[in-house]
Amino acid sequence: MAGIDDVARRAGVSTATVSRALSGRGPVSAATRDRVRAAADALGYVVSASASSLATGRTRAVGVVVPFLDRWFFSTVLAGISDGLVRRGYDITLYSVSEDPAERRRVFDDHLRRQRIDAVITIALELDAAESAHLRGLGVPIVAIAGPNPLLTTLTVDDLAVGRLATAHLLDLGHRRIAHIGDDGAGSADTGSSVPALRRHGFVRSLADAGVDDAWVEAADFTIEGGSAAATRALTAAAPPTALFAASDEMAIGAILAARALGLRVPEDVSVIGVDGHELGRWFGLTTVDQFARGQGERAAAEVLDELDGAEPARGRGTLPFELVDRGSTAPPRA
Amino acid sequence: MAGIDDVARRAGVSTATVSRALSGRGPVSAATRDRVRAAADALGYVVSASASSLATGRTRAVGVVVPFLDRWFFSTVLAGISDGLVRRGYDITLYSVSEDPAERRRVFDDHLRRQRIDAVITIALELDAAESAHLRGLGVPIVAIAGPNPLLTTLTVDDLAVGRLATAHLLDLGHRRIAHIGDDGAGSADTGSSVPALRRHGFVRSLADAGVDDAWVEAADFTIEGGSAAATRALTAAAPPTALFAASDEMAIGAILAARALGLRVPEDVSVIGVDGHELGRWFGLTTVDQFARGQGERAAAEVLDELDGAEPARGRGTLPFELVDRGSTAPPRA
DNA sequence: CTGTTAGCGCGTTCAA
DNA sequence: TTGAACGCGCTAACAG
Repeated sequence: MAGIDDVARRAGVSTATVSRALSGRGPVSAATRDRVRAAADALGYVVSASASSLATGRTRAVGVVVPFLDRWFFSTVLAGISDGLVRRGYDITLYSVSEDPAERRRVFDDHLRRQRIDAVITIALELDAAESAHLRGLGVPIVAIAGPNPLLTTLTVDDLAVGRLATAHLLDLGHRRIAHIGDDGAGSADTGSSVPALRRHGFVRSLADAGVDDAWVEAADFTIEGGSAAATRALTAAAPPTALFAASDEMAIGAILAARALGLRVPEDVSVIGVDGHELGRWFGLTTVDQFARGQGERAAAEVLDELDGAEPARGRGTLPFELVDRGSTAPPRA
Repeated sequence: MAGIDDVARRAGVSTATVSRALSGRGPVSAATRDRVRAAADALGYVVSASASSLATGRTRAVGVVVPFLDRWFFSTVLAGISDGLVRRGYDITLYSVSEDPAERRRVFDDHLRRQRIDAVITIALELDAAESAHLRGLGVPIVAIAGPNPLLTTLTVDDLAVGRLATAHLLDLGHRRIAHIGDDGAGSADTGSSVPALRRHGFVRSLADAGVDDAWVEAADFTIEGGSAAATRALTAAAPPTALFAASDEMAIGAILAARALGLRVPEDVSVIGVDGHELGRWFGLTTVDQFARGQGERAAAEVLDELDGAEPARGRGTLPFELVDRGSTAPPRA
């Protein structure tokens, strides 16, 4: 593989000039710049990432940390991030962290600290204090998507408001017996500020505001299967709810499938609303609160690039849009 | 950030010994190794990736090249790769390439050549000769999943056999008017050996073997929407098929939804079979040829790690398992 | 088993 | 505007 001195020799200049010509930093006459570029092209020369990083301290790579790769929301946000970063010549280094504490520690203590990345984006990651500290300790820009974290610059939708919006939609239709499918607050590490918890809080408060005391919550794990099971439990109860608010579209779809399996029609017999804007929702006529996942990724990429360009980190929390999309899975309760 | 000499000073040894102790290469007494490790832990020292790479030529990172991030098959395979690689301490650098030639060239000519990765895994990528050459030119192990490519070591299911298996299943049930939803061979760059083309060939040949001449193909783009549209076209034709073989589960699900929308029951009025093993298939009772996507990723990771450990590249093509999973969306045609 | 030394390939001073 | 020379942080070869 051709090195910088091959290019220098071929162009009849010094390596310093090659470096300046190709990076654009420092003065180079147009003529020599062209000659250098031609030589580089002819030789197929590409700057070595490690040598360049070692010399400059910059890597032209951004680390993206995700808890899941194979769930719709995460892969969609990731696609948005990728779009935004690739255009600017950045590579993405992917860190998938599970719940396993040992593996998590490996990622936060080792992998992320190898000085391989110029910035970090996390997606819906619930970090403990030590992990947040480790991230900050990296000394690079950090953007946390969908993880309201007092210790980090975050970019997040107002999930409390999302919970309120979905609940208000059902209340406005006249529903009073509503079950929420999602996080039930029983999780051990729940700080109350996780995305699932906030959606639930929005639900509970909206009900309270409307004078409904009974806030029914069925725990589920954000999969179709979990949503289906939770909905089945609710709908087969003695006094079943007239509406279901699922904290994700995947669970909402599970709920619709469960309702169908029980011989119930949606929305005639039971209304269902979700959150996400999952592409599949369209096929189920699912009413949802869209949070524009791909846009979140693009936005995070833009924010990170800004900070790498020297912009000040957005103070506190960037706020992300959301919107009710009514596709027909909700209707007034039956008389 | 602590450097290697900080550790050396604290442990009372030379930097070379620190390097040896932490990397495990070269002889170090147990006692000093422990002292060095303790010092490194105390200082929170982690080897700088760029410095280490520059010195060794190894990066401990694997590049993964994908055409899509937000489609089930790709994110699932990616999850499998990640699992396999993270366990062994490798990072993943993600390269998402679109159809756009300029962007593709940037990825193949620049990004991949920055000497940032020790190996490459591609997922269902159709590469032209120049791109294949560029990959080979990297001089690193390459494993191509699901892209039968004569120029590369590939790991792929026998998609011709997959097409045959699905078609045979329908033929065995007694179907004779079968439409294939997928690639119609009209694509410009189709070499005839792409995954979609092979599945279609399997379909066509199976029919021919059974003495059925009319091989009906409806083009679709591997999305639910595309599958739905193609199925609608087929099922509203003058003499509609009694069975549909979709080249992916997403299209098969679209076909089921389209059939329902037309008031047709599956499988009573029309049988549907897909390919993939998409998790959603279960909820639609979709009969499919499962290809164990996550396992493909794990297998590719293992193969790459083997080659990095010095094993010979698997000659020719590694073969991946597939299996018919009957969930009830196929049945004999109506009398 | 351990220390010394010379690069790995590039970016960036500082002089010219 | 250009070139020479040093150093980024670590590893590998060689001595001891």
